[in-house]
Amino acid sequence: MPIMTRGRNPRGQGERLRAEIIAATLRLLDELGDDQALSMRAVARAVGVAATSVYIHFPDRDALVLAALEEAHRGLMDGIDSAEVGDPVERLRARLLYLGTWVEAHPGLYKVLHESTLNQRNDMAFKRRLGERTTEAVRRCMDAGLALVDDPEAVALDLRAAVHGAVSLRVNQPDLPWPPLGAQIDRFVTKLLGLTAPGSSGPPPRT
Amino acid sequence: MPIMTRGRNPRGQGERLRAEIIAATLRLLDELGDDQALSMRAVARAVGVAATSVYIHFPDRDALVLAALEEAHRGLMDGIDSAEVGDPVERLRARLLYLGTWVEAHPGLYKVLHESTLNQRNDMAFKRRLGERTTEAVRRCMDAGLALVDDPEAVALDLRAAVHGAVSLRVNQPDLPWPPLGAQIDRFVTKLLGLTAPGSSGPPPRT
DNA sequence: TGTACATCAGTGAACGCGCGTTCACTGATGTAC
DNA sequence: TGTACATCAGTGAACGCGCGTTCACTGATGTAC
Repeated sequence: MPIMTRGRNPRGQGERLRAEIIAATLRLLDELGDDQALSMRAVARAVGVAATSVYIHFPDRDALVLAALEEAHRGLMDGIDSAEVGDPVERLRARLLYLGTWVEAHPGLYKVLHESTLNQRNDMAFKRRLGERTTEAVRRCMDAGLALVDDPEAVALDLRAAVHGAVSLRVNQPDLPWPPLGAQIDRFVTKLLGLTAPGSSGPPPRT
Repeated sequence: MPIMTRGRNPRGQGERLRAEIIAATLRLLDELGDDQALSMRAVARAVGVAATSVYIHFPDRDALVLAALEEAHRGLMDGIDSAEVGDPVERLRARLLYLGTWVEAHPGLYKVLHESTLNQRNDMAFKRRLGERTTEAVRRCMDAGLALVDDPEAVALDLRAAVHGAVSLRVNQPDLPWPPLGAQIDRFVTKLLGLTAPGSSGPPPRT
């Protein structure tokens, strides 16, 4: 089907192809769940373009994958940030729940982002920001007296690890009968933060 | 160097090659951290044998990888089971700490075991047993009155998820400055189990 | 005791494939004069 | 207004590679008679 849609872009609009390539790369990475399995030729085929055309915009495969992942991560971060509503605890919970929803929608991308061997070869500095935001969110809970006062970095790391683990198990063995992720995240927030006044900021009723 | 050591096995000892192939596969998988990156030819090269000889013992690549992973997992389970000492909480903690130690020693294998796309293609039923053992360990803590009584399956899943997450973060971004895993596991045990009498079964002094 | 034969452990050459990347190129469109 | 030229967006053929797997085979060792 891409065969029909593609024609040469008008002069000055060469960057459009770049965007199409990134979009196709994200689609393929999400299907594959593994950066090593992605081929330049498959991306070109998906876009409906000669394999060589990909090299106009990206010097090699790693550069393409990194650019795509950076874009995906930006989308995820924007979503998480805009999901924050309510008091500090509710906002923290909303962050984590949004992450869970995103991963359910893009399991393969999550794998590539956090579990591919590309992490060993490249440092993906852009991911750092997300962890910092979580730490700030935890700190606000403590400052507001809603959570036990403790080292915010350690607590945030515990939360991140726990949620990452919960999500990773589900993504990697999708056929096992997992209990609902939302309830598990609620338990993590309650227990790992040490919520004070558990009634006031308890989990909202779940559908 | 394998060139020197290899000669044809004596009659009746053909299974020795099988064991060497599994051992080489585990070595390579641990280096690669990705089952898709393992090639039959690389395994044969590592053993010092013709590529075709691998097919005498394993029908195809997936069968080889699965056999190797099953062996690795058995080793891990045996180690975890024999690490249990002390009261129920100490025993549970010992299980989780042993897992952490094992992963530090075999990060690539852990990735292949829990994060490779082979999990989507094959179900690796042998892994189930380890989760059941953890649930039993949690149940014993509750029965002994050392932990808040709750659904042992949910609490065990929370613990498994949290520890898996903590370990996974470290394995996937080994160059980031992570705080000690042992202390984090202690926090998970304390908070997620809801330890009663936190003094009695608290973490032992850490080196 | 000698020998034909079966079995075992393993080999070498070859198949067709998809890959990353390089190279010289094409043809449409805008621009300087 | 016409035209030579530069630029832009993209192409097609080719390179050498490592791969999974199949095939017909070799040569040492044990065994039946």
